[in-house]
Amino acid sequence: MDGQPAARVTSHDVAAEAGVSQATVARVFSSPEKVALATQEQVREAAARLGYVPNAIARSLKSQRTDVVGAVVPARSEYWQNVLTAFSRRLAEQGKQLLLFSFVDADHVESALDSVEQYRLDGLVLASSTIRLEHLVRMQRPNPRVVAFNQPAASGLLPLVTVDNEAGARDLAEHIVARGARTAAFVGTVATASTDQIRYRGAAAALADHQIACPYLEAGAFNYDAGYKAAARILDGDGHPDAVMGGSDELALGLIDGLRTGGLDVPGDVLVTGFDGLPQASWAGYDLTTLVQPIEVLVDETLAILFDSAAAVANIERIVPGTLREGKTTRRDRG
Amino acid sequence: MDGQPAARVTSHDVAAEAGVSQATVARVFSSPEKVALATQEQVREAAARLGYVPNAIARSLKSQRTDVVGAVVPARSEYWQNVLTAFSRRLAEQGKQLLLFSFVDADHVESALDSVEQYRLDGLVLASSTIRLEHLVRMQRPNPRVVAFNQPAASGLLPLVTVDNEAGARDLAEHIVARGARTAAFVGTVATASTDQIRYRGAAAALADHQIACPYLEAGAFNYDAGYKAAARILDGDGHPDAVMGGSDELALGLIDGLRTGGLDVPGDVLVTGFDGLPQASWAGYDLTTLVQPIEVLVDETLAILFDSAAAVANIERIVPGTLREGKTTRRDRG
DNA sequence: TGACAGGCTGCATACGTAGTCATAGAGTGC
DNA sequence: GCACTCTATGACTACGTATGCAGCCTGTCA
Repeated sequence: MDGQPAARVTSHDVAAEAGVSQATVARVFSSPEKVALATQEQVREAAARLGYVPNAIARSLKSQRTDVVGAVVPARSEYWQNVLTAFSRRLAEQGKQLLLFSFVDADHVESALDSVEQYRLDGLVLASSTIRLEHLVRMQRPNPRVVAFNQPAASGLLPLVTVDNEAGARDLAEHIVARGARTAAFVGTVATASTDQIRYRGAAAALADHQIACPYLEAGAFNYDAGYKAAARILDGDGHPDAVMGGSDELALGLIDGLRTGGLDVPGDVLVTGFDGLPQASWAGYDLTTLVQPIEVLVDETLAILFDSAAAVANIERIVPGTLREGKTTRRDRG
Repeated sequence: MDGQPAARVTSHDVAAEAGVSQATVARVFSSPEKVALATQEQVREAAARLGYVPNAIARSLKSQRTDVVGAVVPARSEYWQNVLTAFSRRLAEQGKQLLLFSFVDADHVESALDSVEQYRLDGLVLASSTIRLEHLVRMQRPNPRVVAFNQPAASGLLPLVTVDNEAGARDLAEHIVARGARTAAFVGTVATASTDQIRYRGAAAALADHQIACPYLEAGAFNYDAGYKAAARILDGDGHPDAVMGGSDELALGLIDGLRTGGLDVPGDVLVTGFDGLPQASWAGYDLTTLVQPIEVLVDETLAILFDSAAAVANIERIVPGTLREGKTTRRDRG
């Protein structure tokens, strides 16, 4: 009736209340099929009366599993926030929890990895294209499993799940060529990011097939502002390319606004593409042509690698194709 | 040299290796001032040799604290994702972790609360304006502490940290009046959300001071799409208001695009305001006038209530003022 | 040299649960 | 009616750490 008891109620207390042993109480909550129905009811009633809640800490210590998955993700990124949400939802459906390690710079990764080990997590999702190789190597271990998410650099070092960055970039490049681009530029986020390198490689290769050169311009960060500023550099040069490919959606949105602020019309003067398929890319003010990552699929694949003991973990690589979404940033209505 | 040992290394193993007792090893890692320097070094070397990592699960079981804080937040919301990032960062600085409970609908909240109890978290941040009162009541307990974040409905039930929604809305309303609005409308997110109600109340009151009526229109959701669709309803009526106040930034951005798609100029024909101060609101394509929430301050206040034992928890309410940020959605350059 | 203080360390135990093993009882077949 | 199987339950212990208590050793002072 009134508030919580001062001390935490344990399975022993419930056992005493129900007139059974602690072991039986434990079984009711972890493997009820082993307990007679009548006894179960008795125990559950006693538990309800005392307000008993099983202690996950003690369970974890005994069972050697925490039902918690860690995720190491960069702090300020639209894309990762979407990924995180997807992970959290799926895990909740399986009765598992998500422990978040958000980091600002690479140094934080180090301490996050320490915590991961201390907390004996059931698995870890390593999500960031800028984690250094030495960190990746350190994470090589069979237990708990570590999966690299959208981080091609981990190839061969860790099990890896990623969208097909190269094919996606190629598709986007072919698309702008089909839309009439004869000159182009690729504005990357951070040159050391492995996703960036692969996307550029795919785009440049496809454009080369059409004898179109594709200079690389580094924005220096992953966010909108970096794109906005990079646009100014494009406008500085004499003449501008027919098309600008952004290394990510967030960057591309900044590019669009930067180019428009500079007096260019998108898509009238310049075509723009992104990469990721963020919700914002679909906003009417932008309607960006982009490569949509199948986040749900990527997340499911990742969790499958983490938990399906069947999966031979060795050097799994799941490369999932994305989908080109055509928006009006590459639609020239002049024909 | 080679991989990890098959079995987990424990403090007992380290003790054997270093030729001391397990107790001494434990002390080296939890209260080193009680151990002679020479012994410490010896133990640390042994630990390093074996690759020992303290087990946080066992420590939590013994010490009755987990150093983990839970956060219950809605899954798909730009605003909450920003808040989450801020929490994660601050906690990491204090050596604590964030356990994420992302929920889609109110039913998920129920199960999240169960998990919170099981995991014996050190604290819980309850962040969502749509958590039902019955859930809030259930969370009333001194230990672990639960703090309601930006959820005015919790007033009197739980310690509460929130931006001053009413004053903020009033400021925005005064602002649009100063910019010449003579008619207005408030487009709310979800009518049952307590933040929504208070923001509307503040706006309506301020407008009433100027003999301006302020009809309430419910968008039905918190996101961009809801705002985009609500714009159509505004356009349907004969004539449109001078100004539209959005219940949140995300909604307001949808409103802007919806209004523009409908042929209106923002701010030429309609002024638009938001609420929250999202990064996207500052994007050049929108440059939305909004009320910026001091997220860092709110987060710090929340953690202070959670952890400063000094704080008398009873019915704390921290109502922090926001800052009006004037963008070009309320700037009429025609004077 | 003896008494005593103080700093280190080891012993033993508790945290709350899960799972192993043993046992009691009920049911089955001959 | 006996041997057997099978189910339900209890006693006990381990998971890995933190900590109170006691004991040891060294150093100091009279």
